[in-house]
Amino acid sequence: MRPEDIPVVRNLPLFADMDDRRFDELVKAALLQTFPPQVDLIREGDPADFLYVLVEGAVELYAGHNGRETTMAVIEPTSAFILAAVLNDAVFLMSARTFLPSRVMMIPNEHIRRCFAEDKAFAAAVVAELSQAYRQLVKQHKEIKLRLAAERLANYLLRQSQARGDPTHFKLPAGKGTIAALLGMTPENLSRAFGALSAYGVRVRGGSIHIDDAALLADFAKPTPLIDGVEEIYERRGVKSIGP
Amino acid sequence: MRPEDIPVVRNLPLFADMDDRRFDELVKAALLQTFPPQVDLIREGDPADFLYVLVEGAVELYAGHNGRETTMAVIEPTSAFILAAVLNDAVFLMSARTFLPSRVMMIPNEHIRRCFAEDKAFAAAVVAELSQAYRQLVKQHKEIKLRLAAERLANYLLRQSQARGDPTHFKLPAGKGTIAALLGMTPENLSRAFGALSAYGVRVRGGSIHIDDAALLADFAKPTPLIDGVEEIYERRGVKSIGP
DNA sequence: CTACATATTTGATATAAATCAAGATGCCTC
DNA sequence: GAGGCATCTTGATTTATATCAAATATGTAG
Repeated sequence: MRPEDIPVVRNLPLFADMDDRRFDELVKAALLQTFPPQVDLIREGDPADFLYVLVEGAVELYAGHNGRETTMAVIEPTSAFILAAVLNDAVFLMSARTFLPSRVMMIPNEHIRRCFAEDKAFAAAVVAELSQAYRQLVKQHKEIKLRLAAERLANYLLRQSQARGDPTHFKLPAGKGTIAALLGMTPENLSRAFGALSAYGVRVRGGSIHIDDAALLADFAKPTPLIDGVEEIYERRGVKSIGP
Repeated sequence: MRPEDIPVVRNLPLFADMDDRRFDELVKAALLQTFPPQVDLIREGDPADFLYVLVEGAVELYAGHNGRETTMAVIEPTSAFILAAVLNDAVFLMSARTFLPSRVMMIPNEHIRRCFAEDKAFAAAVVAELSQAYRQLVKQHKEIKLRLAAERLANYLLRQSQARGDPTHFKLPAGKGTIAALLGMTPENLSRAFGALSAYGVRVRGGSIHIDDAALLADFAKPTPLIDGVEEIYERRGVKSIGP
C-alpha cells in the first residue's frame, strides 16, 4: 500500500470516524492492487470475499443475463463499492471491470464484518453509506420507470453538469456505449437522443458536452430532487461518486 | 396498541434481538393506527418523521413524476418500510397507500435513530435489513433492464408460486393494474403477456393463477438466483415480504 | 339477484426503442 | 501524417410497448 493513499482512504465517509487502531488493522489486512483497463475485478455470482475501494482510475459495475448486458453504475475515486454483498456475506449481484488503469484496495470480508460489530462509529458510517446507496438506487429505478430515453439523457447531462465544476461544459465519465447502457438504452438510441437534445442547446463533440442554456434543457428534462437530487449525510471530503 | 400485536412486531428481524427495555420504549412511543383502503400514508417529498411497520393489511409503495406513476413495491405484513429515509433523516422518495384495510405502527424517527445509536443488536438488524433491501432493489433494477415484459411476468409468477404455499396455484397479492405497474408495464400489456404465457401452461381466472408445469414456464422465463433469488440472513419468523 | 361502478380484456393504432446494415468519425500507432 | 481499428452515427426496418377506444367481465351495494 502506497503511504500517500492511506489518508485518501481514511477520509472516506465510511472510514473517517473509525478508531485509529482499527483502521490500521484494516489497512494492514488489505491488498492494494493495480489493474490495467478492461480487467474484470469481480464476477456476479462469486462470493463477496472482499470489500473494494477504488483509489484511482474508474470502474464499471455491470450485470448480464440471458445474452443481454447492462451497466449498473460508474464508480470514480475515491469510493467503496459492493458493500451490501460483503455485509450480507452473500454473492455479488453485479460484476465489476476497470475501464481505466486503476488502483483498488481490497479489504477482506471478515475484517469489515468484525469492524462493524466492534466499532460503533464504523457501524454508523456503514448504515449511512448503505441507506444512501439504497436511496440512490430508488432514484435510478424511478428514473427508468418514469422517464423516456431522451428525458433520462437530458437529466443525466444536467446532473453531470452540476456535479462537475463548470455547469456549461464537461466530459463524459465513460464512453458513450457505457453511458447508453447506464441509462438503459442502446448506443444507437443514445445518438438519436443527443440529436433530439440539440434542439435544447446540447452540443456534443466526442466525449465533450456543452450546454448552452441549462434552463432551456431543464425545461425539457423536468428534473426533480426526488429523482435527481444528491444527498449527503456527511461532508464528503474529496469523495466523488458518479451515478447515472 | 393492541396487546396481541406486540409479539408479532417483536418477532420482526428488525426488532427480534433488541434489548427488552428499549423495545418497550419504542412501543410506548409508537402509534398504531387503522386505515381503510386507498388511504395515503406517506407522500414522496415529505420528511420521514416515522418508521412504518405494517401489522395487518397491505400497502403499495409508489412514485409519480411528470404525469406518470409507477408501483415500486407491494408490502405485506409483517414488515417495516421506508427504513432508509428514516435513517437518513431525509424526505421520502416513495409514497405509500393502503389497498386493504390496514393496521400500521408508526415509530417516531428520533426513537429509531436513538435505538440505532445505543443498541448494538438493533444496529446489526438495521444493517441486515438495509443491505437486503438494497440487494432486492438491485435485482428489481436488473430485471427491468435485462428482461422483456413477458419474461418479467413469467419470472414474477414463478417467484410468487414459490413464495406462497402451493407451487401450482396462488392468488395475486394485488389487482392486475398494480402488478402491471410493479412489473413496469401497462395493464393492457400485462393482459397480453398473460395471453402469451398461456402457451407455457399459465391459466388465469380473475386474480387466481394456475401453473400447469413450472418446468415448462421456467424454460421460457429463464430464472436466475442473481435476479430471482430470495435471501434471508435471519430466520424470518412470520415475516413475508412481497417483492416483484 | 340486479345494476352500477370499476377493473380487465381485446382490437386498432401510434410511439418508442431495438436491431440490422452501412458509413463516418475519431483515436491510436507507427 | 497515414493507415487501421474501434467507436459512434445515420438510415431503414422490425419489434416492443403504449395509447386510445370499446366491449366484457368482476365485484359490490342495495
